[in-house]
Amino acid sequence: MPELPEVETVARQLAPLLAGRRVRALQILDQRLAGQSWPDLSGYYIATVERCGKRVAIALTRRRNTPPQRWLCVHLRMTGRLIWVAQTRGATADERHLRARLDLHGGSLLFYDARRFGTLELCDAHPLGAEKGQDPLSPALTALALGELLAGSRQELKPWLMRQDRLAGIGNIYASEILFLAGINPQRPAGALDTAEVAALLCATRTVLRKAIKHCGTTFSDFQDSSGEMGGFQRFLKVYGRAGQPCRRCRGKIERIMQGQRSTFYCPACQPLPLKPRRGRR
DNA sequence: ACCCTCCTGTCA
DNA sequence: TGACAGGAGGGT
Repeated sequence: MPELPEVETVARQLAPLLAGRRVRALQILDQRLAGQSWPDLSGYYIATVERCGKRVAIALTRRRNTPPQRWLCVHLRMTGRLIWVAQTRGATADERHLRARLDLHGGSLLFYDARRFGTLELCDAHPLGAEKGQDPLSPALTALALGELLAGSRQELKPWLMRQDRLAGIGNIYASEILFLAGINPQRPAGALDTAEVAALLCATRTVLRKAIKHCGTTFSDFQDSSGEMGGFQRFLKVYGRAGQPCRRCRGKIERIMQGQRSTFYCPACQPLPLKPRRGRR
């Protein structure tokens, strides 16, 4: 379930629950995660919980009110979930996909992951420094800066938007939604947008992501104590998952195509290809 | 620019 | 049974 808005939601909700608590132990239950050597984290305090691209970064400090020295970084990939359970009630309901657990004083953070694509890593520096792509919500990303990132790329725009080394955080759902709002065809070459289109793309990106964050993302189960709850953005989806259904704007038919082995949803009428190939060089 | 792969689950 | 799933890294 993880794209930027979902991860942001997880981080925001976990932060007040975890901050200030002290680590009892980190238990790695899945061999796939045990690859790296895991030092003993007991005694560390949790300083903050932040989102970094699509990662949740849990900042750890040896002593309260001192800068963090280590960061436990979780990437949820397709099916990862972080679930907070207060106290250590007896047996947890579903142990089936439990891959790791961070036991704290007062509760446990459980990492579930059915497909086991998710990752856990311990960093010795703030993970923001290792993040190659820019945060789409950062004020540093101006239309000019976005234009420079796009310039020269012949990659199709929708797969380009999902490149984490350019913009960090956009995934398959929001890439389609953003392009619909911007009125830009997903198959346009990324480097061929004119300045007005770049501005529209940036505006749509911010609008969609902010609104999704406001509604706690699209579909996912709550991590308070595993009461399954849908992210509120589900009902605002304009194109994703709506192939064959009428466009909410023009009543035309939403199409589904494959780009780089991933589904793309769009409205051919609202997101037309330009008649003439654009001036865009290169 | 394409392909496959990592894994498991769900749905037509 | 096969297609597909919110991700990403590898290879050619």
